Parts: sequence; structure tokens; C-alpha cells
Amino acid sequence: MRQSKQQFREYLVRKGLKTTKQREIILDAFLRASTHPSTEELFLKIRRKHPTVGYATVYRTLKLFADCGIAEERNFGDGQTRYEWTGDERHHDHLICTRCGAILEFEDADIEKLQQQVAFRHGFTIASHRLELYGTCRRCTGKS
Amino acid sequence: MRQSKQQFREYLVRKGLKTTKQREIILDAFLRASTHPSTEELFLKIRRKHPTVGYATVYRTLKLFADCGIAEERNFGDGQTRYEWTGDERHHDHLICTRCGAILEFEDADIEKLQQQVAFRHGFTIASHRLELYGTCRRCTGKS
DNA sequence: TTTTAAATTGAAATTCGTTTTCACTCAAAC
DNA sequence: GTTTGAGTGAAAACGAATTTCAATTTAAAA
Ligand SMILES: [Mn+2]
Ligand SMILES: [Mn+2]
Ligand SMILES: [Zn+2]
Ligand SMILES: [Zn+2]
Repeated sequence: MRQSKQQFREYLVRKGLKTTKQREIILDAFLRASTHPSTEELFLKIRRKHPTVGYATVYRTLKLFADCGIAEERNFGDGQTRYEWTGDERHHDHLICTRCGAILEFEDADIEKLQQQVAFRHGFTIASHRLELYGTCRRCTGKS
Repeated sequence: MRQSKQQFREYLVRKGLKTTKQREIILDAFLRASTHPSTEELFLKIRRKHPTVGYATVYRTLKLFADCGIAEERNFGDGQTRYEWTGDERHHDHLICTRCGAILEFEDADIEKLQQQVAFRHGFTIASHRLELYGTCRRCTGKS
């Protein structure tokens, strides 16, 4: 939170970019959004309080967040690019319910370790990875 | 190969669809394509020998392949939907070189097992999953 | 403070892969 | 053969992502 704001500020300075009202509004909204918002979702949320902020600005600013490291792009297969705050959190992967869209997070050190081993065996150097488990969540399985 | 052709033929009959020259051409080309072709790549390859086959037909036919189970849609983050022959192969995941685009395949029973455990812990029923490791392959790492 | 150069903005236009439409063609059942 | 519904290719439509551009704003320089 506080940390991410600082990080973004430093990034702007380092790159010779400018602090603007819009960027502050968008960063606040992004940090307040708990989920994995898409550009459009965040834009719509912001628009309520700040009707003058444009979609393009939200789009560009989210790119900046990703570039400076406080956010990561995600793609869960629903056709929208989503952004996730990386904050001071640890890495995690996702369980996605294809019924209700719920997204659960998990981390599993053993899986991560095995991934490294697989990569090593193939002479690969891993820069990133994506692991997503699709299925039905407890609640949706119950309903059936 | 032979098996997949049969499977597709049966699928067409079952669904009341028709056998056409185009579908045979496209299936042959798809089975001959060793990689993970995108719709466009396959279309371009086919066009050399069969300039009259349209993009829309390739697109629709690949959807049919996926529907009947002889192919699966893939999405490696390059913005193109790719198709992979599922033939009589087993499930596998992918290592993707972000430098040269090379795609290596691997399977790891231990990882799969751990995935199931994670899902179970969260009350999830897994229908499918995607695991992709992005990085640089041996050759590209060498070049630097 | 005023000036200035460069970055930023919002709206609209553009891009690009995907998907649909439509008039015409063809497969296959009768 | 005739009939009929599925299939085809070209072009249009679509939707999200990205770029363009004239006007505005930031912040460094004067
Ligand atoms: Mn997450
Ligand atoms: Mn593969
Ligand atoms: Zn659910
Ligand atoms: Zn490589």
C-alpha cells in the first residue's frame, strides 16, 4: 500500500515522468480494489467518483503499474486482461471457478520446487510461470 | 493420426454434419503440422497447396476439432489461439522460450498430484488446468 | 512568478485477432 | 435427378487493446 505508492513515485521520477491527479486517483482505486480487476472494471469503478478520467488513461496507467512492478498482468481466459497488485505479497497461483467466476489464491512451495526441477532438466531458465486450476468451487459443486 | 481421422468422421456423422473436401484438407494439414499452430499459421500453410480454402473455414474446422476432442485450444500469451493435437498422447504442460518462441513439452506426475491436493484442500473440483513455464531455452541462454 | 518544453490527457480512430453474416455451393438423403 | 439443409468464402462486424492528436498540465528553467 504505502510501500507501493512510494515505489510508483520513485519509478515516475526515475523515468522522468510526471505525477498527475489522474495517476493518483487510479493508483488509489487500484489499491482499494481487492479483486483482480480488468481495465474496464477499474475504469467503471473510478468513473463513479471521477467522471472525467478517461479509459485510455486508466489503460496506460495500469501498464505503468505493471512496468514499475507494483502490479502484474493476468489472463484468466475470459478475454480481459486483469491486473493484480503484487504489493509486498508473495507469489501465488490461482484456482478459478468456471461456474461463478470465483478466484481463489494459493501457494505451494512443493509445486514451485518441482517446476524448477523440470526447467533444469530441460536447460531452461524460468523467468515466470502461470499455473491455473479450472473447475468448480465448493459452493458451485454443492448446487450442482 | 488414423485414429483421429476416424474420431472426426464419427463426430460428423453423430452431429449430422457433412464430410467436405475442405475438412479433409484441413485435417490432413493439421495432423501433418508438428507444432502448435495458430489458425492463421495453419491457414497460410494450407493456402500454398489449396488457395481456395478460406480462413473462416479453417477457423471453423479447428473449432470442430476441439469440439470432437482431437484438438485442444492453447493460449501461450502471444495473442493467437493455438491448437494442439491431442491424438493418443497423454496430457502435458509447456516450457516456452520468450526469446525464440520454442515450445518444449513435459509431463510431471508429481506436480499433477500436488495440484489435486491443493484443489482438494480448497474444496475445488478440477476440470482442467494450465501450467506454463516461461523463460529462456538452453540455446538462447547460451547466446545471451 | 512567468516562461517553456515536454509529458499527459480524453476522445476518437485504428489495429488485430476472432466471430458472424450472407448469398451461393455442395453433400447426401430420398 | 431432386430436394434440402449444411458448408463455403468474402466481407462485414465485433471487442478488447492500442495509438493518434489537439488541447491541457506538469515541473524545470528563466
Ligand atoms: Mn491473485
Ligand atoms: Mn504441447
Ligand atoms: Zn463457483
Ligand atoms: Zn529460445
